[in-house]
Amino acid sequence: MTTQTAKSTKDRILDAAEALFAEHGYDGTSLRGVTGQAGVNLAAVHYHFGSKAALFEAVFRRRVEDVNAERLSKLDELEARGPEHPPSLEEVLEAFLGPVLRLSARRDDEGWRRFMQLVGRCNSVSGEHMEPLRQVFQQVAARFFPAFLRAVPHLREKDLYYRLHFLIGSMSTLIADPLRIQIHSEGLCRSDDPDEVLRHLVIYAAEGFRAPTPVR
Amino acid sequence: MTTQTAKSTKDRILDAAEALFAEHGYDGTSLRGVTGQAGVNLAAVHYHFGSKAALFEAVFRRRVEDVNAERLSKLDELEARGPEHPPSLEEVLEAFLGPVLRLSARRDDEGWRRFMQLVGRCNSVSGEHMEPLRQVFQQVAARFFPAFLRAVPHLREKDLYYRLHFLIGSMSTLIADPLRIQIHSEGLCRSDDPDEVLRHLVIYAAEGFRAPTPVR
DNA sequence: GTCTGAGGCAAACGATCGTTTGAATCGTAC
DNA sequence: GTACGATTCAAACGATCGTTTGCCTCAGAC
Repeated sequence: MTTQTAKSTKDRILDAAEALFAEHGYDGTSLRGVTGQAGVNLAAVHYHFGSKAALFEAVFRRRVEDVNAERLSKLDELEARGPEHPPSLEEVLEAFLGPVLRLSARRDDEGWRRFMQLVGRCNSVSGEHMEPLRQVFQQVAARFFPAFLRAVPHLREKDLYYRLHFLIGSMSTLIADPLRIQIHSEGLCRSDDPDEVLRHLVIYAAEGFRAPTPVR
Repeated sequence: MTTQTAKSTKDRILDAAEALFAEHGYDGTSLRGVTGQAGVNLAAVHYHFGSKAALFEAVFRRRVEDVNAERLSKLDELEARGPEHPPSLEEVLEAFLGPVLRLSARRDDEGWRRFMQLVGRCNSVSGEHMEPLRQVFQQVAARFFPAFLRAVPHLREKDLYYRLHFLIGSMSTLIADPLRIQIHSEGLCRSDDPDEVLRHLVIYAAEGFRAPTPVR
């Protein structure tokens, strides 16, 4: 029910593939299912993309740059304030998590929610088709690493690696299955309100990051 | 290279299925691959289990009771000390996370590591075959909920639901791909040392749980 | 008009999937 | 030895998979 009903064949395939890959995974999705939902011919996917694997790659290439550019842009803004105004831990967390959580809960664009669901799925699975996606997100995390380190200078690098990994795990499961927290909390937690989820996660992670370094 | 080379056909199928389901997922695993790795005939899986879905269920039924019984047993121990000695937050976290993390890194039993990898994968994916597994782990989390609530009495139920969900996300990604943190940290974090991972996660989560409740 | 190339189409390719069949093989009780 | 239930086996079933083929349509160049 989008305003544009005259999408190109390529985009219709991408939309359908995005939804089905996110819901059923790579192996659980058939090209006949994709082309059936897209309303196009089966051979069109090979004509426009070449193969199923290439289609999968095209699905995530379409959006991955946008979300990570937004995260890095927010980080750049924080660092551009100069060394006399170092960003707070909460600000770095906001830049790291905010774009991801907000895009995964956009009510006006179901495509982004599905894409983020796909990202969360790939982040949790060691599948072979998903390595390039994981690498891109890992590079963003690596860019954030020194900013986090400056915001919590009492941590050793090793401690920060652990805690950043814990944080990524929380973020991944949030976007991989946004409805789950709402179901488990019997509706107390509203997963369709990204700002509330973000507020809770930032407070939780900030105190976690500020925890003392393990002694032993 | 196990000491027992004389395993039954049923167990050989379960071992091979556990490894392949954990690595490639349900749809990415073929029964021919399972029986090939197990060294048994293809029809044996239908003779002993009935179907591929039933085999998948048998794989996780074999171990799921053990790990969750251990977690609940630890919780019972803590609560048996009586209301005058309430368990600390760190103790509840230890009971909740310890058995899972330790089993997922056992050096003497690769089967447990693979099983935990499968659990982590299912915990992150909304696949249809994995609902019973997720429900079992969710019931355990529900049992832990009041213990957590007593350990951090300043939290509203809603806050605890959020933070418990964040914690489960961290735990799931840890066991779904144990090697990832070691790779990303360039070897600084040793994922084959469950006690160290547990120590870091308990400290991180404890401070996160103790964070104040969001104001707005 | 004719030619051209991009794109859409039905149909089929060989491979692999989960599942089923029916006979061969085994140990064991009689 | 014989009968019998339990297990294993090779072979095939129909369905579905990703991929390819060849032909059709059609808008723009000349």
